[in-house]
Amino acid sequence: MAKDPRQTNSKAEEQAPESPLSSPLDSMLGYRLRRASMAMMGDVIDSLRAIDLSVGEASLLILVGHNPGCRQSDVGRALAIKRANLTPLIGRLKGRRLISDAPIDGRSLSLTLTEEGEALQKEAMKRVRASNRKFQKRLTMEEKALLAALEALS
Amino acid sequence: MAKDPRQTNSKAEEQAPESPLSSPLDSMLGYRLRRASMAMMGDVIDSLRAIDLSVGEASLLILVGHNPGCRQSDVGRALAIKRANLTPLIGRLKGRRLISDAPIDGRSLSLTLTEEGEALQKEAMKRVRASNRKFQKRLTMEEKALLAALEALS
DNA sequence: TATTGTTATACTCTATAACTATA
DNA sequence: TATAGTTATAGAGTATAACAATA
Repeated sequence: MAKDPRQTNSKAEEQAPESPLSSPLDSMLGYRLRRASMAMMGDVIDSLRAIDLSVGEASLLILVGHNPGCRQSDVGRALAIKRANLTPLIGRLKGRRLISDAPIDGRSLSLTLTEEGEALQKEAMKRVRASNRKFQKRLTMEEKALLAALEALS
Repeated sequence: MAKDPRQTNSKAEEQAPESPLSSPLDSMLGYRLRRASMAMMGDVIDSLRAIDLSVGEASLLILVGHNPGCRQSDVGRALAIKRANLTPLIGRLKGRRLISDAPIDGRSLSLTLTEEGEALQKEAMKRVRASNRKFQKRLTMEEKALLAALEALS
């Protein structure tokens, strides 16, 4: 999960270190998907740590940044985060003055980024894009084809 | 995460319910990968619940089933599970008489499935394959091309 | 001195249930 | 009666540190 097998091998074609174990999982779609996802998640987590944001916090910041005044409940649905878990997540961002809320009616809240939140959102987006680019460069196939395939799965 | 949009729409082509929020994340590789992975994981978790196995337990069972007598430490590395977390995982499977261990030398253990473990491993493999097939049918692109792309990412 | 396995522990994510208030 | 937000709590999964025993 953290190794990078891109070193030059002195004894030409030593066939890679490789696991001593054979695994039928390695050729299965769901397993490969999970490993690829974990690899990319690990990288983006690292790159967001420098600005003290979790992936959930960054996602929320980005979504609200692109939809000022949106409903909290819609954010939860869009990110597949349960409302019980959304409250403390938003609470932390409000505590850092990155986000502000206002009542829409007696029960719904609208969310908007503060100026500081907007600045951090842009920085987060920049880092997420940079991380994505790093991995996209490894692809030989067209990115669009891959994205379409992934959308069909979720 | 749990919805299944496979219902027939009465008013033809109502363009889908869709989120009221626009999200730049939706077209990003890492995000699509995570959503696709979560969708497949959710399905396989459901299908393994009936035989009382978590994904981690099933993975371990399958790996040991295909590599009888393998080292515990190698299993951990192959599945990217830390040794501190492997101990209780194996402990549960030993408690259910699905797996047995034997010392290789004074510090390493070899793992092997019991007869009962072998039977459950086959059932688990069957369920994992069935879940995978379900999703593979949604693909228009060649599965091999997708698997190759995913391997390049992890 | 590095590796193996274990224990204890903590942190993050996610899940459920109960509650209030509102549409 | 269904929805929105909150609180409290529990459960996975994963992470680190320390330890004993062994190679």
